[in-house]
Amino acid sequence: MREFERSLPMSLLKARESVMKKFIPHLREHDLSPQQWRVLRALYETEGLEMSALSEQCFLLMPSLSRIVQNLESRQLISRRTSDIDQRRSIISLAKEGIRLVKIIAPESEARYAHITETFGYGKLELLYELLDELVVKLEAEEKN
Amino acid sequence: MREFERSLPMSLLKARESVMKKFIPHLREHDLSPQQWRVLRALYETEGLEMSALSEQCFLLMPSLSRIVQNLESRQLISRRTSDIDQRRSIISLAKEGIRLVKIIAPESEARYAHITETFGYGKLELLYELLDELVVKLEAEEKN
DNA sequence: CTTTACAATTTAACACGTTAACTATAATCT
DNA sequence: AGATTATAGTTAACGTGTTAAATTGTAAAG
Repeated sequence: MREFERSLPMSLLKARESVMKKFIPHLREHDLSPQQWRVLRALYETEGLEMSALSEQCFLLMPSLSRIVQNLESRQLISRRTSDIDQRRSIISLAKEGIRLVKIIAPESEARYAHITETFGYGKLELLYELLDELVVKLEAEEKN
Repeated sequence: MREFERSLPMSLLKARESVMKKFIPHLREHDLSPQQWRVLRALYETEGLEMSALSEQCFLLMPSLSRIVQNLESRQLISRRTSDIDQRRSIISLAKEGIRLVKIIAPESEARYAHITETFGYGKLELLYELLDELVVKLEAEEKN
């Protein structure tokens, strides 16, 4: 049997955790989880997103997103309103305080990302992205399983 | 600001999910989560592991492992006994039913892994492993942050 | 115009990830 | 030996991942 360490999901997980460790402490200082940060960041890029769109942008399943939005709303970082044309839809926006927070966190976050790029090497990082993308594409192309 | 998609943790997560999708359905048929499967697999390789050792092997934090072991024990897939020399330590082993399960699942699991290797290409897979390892090593080497 | 089907979102239920606090046992120190 | 400290493991509390079911609003069919 293939050795235990030779596990692709495991390697991907470990790599992800290594990278996240560089970001999480900084986010935690502002009481944000990586997922909450993703939501704020997505809303900063595109103001006024519906739940479904936000879910896709952030790569979060609806139930997770639903909870996250409730949390962020209760902290007044975002606000929501019901769509005029379809009352099922809610439209999420950054609140003033949310904008403020993104502006504070984003630069530091960018700096850390730049630092990782430098540490690992730009070329290698590009290569890694390409390989990961290709892996996804090839596996997904097989959805006939 | 860097575009949203250009996120290393996100890319790693997506890749991981793509890969896992190939394994999870099969595991679910046997009511096993990927983590539970990791534990069974580790115990199949090395009979009689302490919680700490198992935790390291499976890359699971102790609280998670603690719950998983309780679950698997209640399902009679594993058994535990207290160490003779140190009563704090428990030693986990595969129970008969657990061994049976591993023998059923492992071959199918291996086949799926082989299939992924073929789909993605052996060389690329090796390269990916190397890059991921190197990323971890380089980031970890910086634990001075 | 009502019954039915569908769509957007939430809730429920369970497992895991994570940090911190806690329990029990072992090792160390004076 | 007796107090202190360290170690193995569990429990608690909270957020997220995931599947299924429930809720509510909209659209479609009869």
